[in-house]
Amino acid sequence: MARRSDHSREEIREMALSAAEKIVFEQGYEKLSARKVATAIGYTVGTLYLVFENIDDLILNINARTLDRLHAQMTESPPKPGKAREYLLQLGHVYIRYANEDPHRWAMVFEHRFAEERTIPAWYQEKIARMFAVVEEGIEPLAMGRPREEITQAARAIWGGVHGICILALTDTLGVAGVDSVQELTRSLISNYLKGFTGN
Amino acid sequence: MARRSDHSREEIREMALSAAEKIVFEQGYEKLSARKVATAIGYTVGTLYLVFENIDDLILNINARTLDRLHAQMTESPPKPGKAREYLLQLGHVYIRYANEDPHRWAMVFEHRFAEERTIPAWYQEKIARMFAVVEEGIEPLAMGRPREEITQAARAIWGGVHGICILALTDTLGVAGVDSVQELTRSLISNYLKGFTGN
DNA sequence: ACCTGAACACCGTTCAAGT
DNA sequence: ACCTGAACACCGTTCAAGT
Repeated sequence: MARRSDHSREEIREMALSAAEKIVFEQGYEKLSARKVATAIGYTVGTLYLVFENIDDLILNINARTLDRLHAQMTESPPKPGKAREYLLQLGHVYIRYANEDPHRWAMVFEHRFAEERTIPAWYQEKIARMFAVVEEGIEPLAMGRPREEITQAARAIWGGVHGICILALTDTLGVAGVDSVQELTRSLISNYLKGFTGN
Repeated sequence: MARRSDHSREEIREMALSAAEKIVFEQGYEKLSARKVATAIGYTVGTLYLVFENIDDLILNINARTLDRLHAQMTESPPKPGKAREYLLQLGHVYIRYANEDPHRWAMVFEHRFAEERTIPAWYQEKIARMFAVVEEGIEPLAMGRPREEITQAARAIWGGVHGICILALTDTLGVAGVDSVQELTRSLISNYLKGFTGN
């Protein structure tokens, strides 16, 4: 059993987050529990409540890291002038790939319902907004002078669409064989939408 | 306490399902529990396991009813010749409206993860397939002679897309104000996709 | 000061025992 | 035959008590 001052509060937080991430990554988020995390880091449950408000708080912090990882992958290769269409297809591809490689943590971001009392902190919402921003910037070159709100709407429609395909695929609702056909579906969604949006 | 032969097995099943549906409808599915359902119908938990295999089995049966209700609403007004585009927009509208009026039961269908051991029965998968079929039939008139698989893919892309917008909206991820803007987003997704798909 | 460990109010699931 | 009720192995959360 770890004893006092073995680790700082920050260290315990970090250890708990990593242990929790590992459990979710490997076993899915319904397998996550405060007791399991505590055991994994050699402390008792009580200690967890010293560094996290509650389980939702722990989950929120795991989700934040997942969003960071996803965002990093989406911004890995920057848009090239004159290749806006390819860039958006690439974004969709990266999104699907991430969901496929890390399905449990990805699912936790979008499926965990936080207790209704809980207000999602601004810094967290910012992480979501940042992802829309990436898509929005990707669309901009194709929107030539159209009002901001039309661009925003297009970004939302596209991201929502890709997200939905992703979910239906991961829950086997689409009756789709493998990742490849999901990638194809996403291509179909994005390129047809863009054809409609840009009008050709 | 209800005693033997007060109700047939079928009656208990029906009572349990209704009580469970009520709990989910009103309080959300994280509030559902075997003990609550049992208490609501005047039996003990043990009895529930006489008529359902386990909680997943109960949930699957609630979900089946939700899918029936959704399907009924989607097929309420049949497609009119020459109005294929309007029909598809209408389908999207009905889908969003349903999710908005019955968010908890709708969410349970798409968010509950059944235990991995559990194989989803064919009659249930059929209920999902039936919904794709509706969308597919809606697209057909616009696809004039294109191969079946392209129509199937378009149906999946559209349904996935509408579904994704719906989820992001209900989880407040889209930062969308109300139902109206969700309906607008859906319109945007469907009509732009169709413009691209039909090529004009 | 830091952490434990036991308590409380819940879960899903099983099954011997009662009527 | 039908249903109960208690048990088992879990939860999240709190907090007096120990070191």
